[in-house]
Amino acid sequence: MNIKDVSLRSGLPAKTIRYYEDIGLINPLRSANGYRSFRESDLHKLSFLARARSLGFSIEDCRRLLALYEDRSRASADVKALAQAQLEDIARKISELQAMQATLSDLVTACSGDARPDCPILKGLERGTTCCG
Amino acid sequence: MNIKDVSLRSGLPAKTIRYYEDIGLINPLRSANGYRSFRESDLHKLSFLARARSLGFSIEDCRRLLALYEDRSRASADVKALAQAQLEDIARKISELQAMQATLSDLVTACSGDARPDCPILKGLERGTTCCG
DNA sequence: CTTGACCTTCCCATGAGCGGAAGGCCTAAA
DNA sequence: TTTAGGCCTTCCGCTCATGGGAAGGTCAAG
Repeated sequence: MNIKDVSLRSGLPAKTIRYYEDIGLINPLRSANGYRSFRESDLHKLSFLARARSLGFSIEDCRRLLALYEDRSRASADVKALAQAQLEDIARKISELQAMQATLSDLVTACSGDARPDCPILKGLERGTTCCG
Repeated sequence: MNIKDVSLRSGLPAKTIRYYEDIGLINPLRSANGYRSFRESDLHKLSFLARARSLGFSIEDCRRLLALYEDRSRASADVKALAQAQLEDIARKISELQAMQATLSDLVTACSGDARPDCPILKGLERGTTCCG
């Protein structure tokens, strides 16, 4: 398979696939003409990567997950630990965003949103307090 | 005021303050020795920026907000529109994260997390489907 | 033989800064 | 007076995960 094929089948842009090779996540063969020649196993890895990235795992997380994916004797607990850390990360991000949402939503509600210059949003932004403490 | 003072009072690192000058968000005076000399109005703007950034506004959003902040005749509706766009952005990010959370949480629940190699998380990641469609 | 779709590498850009080097300035203490 | 140290300046490179585009090689079809 050439890069366009794996791009279409994995859903990852060709640029991204080349980048993943650069940083050592995959290691496709090369044809005589210098083109990358992807095996089914490369495609599997790329699909795996696309999915893990879409779930918010960082590239370094993905590197670890791939290592576990390839290690047929690893304990499922190892994988679970990574996934749980990722879940905690997601939960933390959600609460941060919810705190922003609450603050900003209060400001928007307080603003009449008409043609007059008086604006509680700017007044609220003027105050030195932050949403996170 | 020198940069350290405004840094302490605004809560922004000195590096960030210099960066904000670079990109034209603030425009402090200079002393004879070349040091930046901040007025109270600069400090106000920096505090405003710190607060807006902590609420997730991008630098370009902040540029627009600052322009509105400085324009004493602007309509509050202009500010409200920006803030509402930001709220929508936050809401979108929250739902994306919640979708990730749901998918990953299912996978984690399905995984025994013991010493055996069988792992539903990796199997779930292997599948080509993504969390967002 | 040419066209057009591929492929390659290389370099530059993003956002929003951080880290550090090299060097100037200022104040206080020895 | 010198020295120490703390502050300030600019400049350069780094981050992360790509994206854009140039310059050039390859391949299949018409």
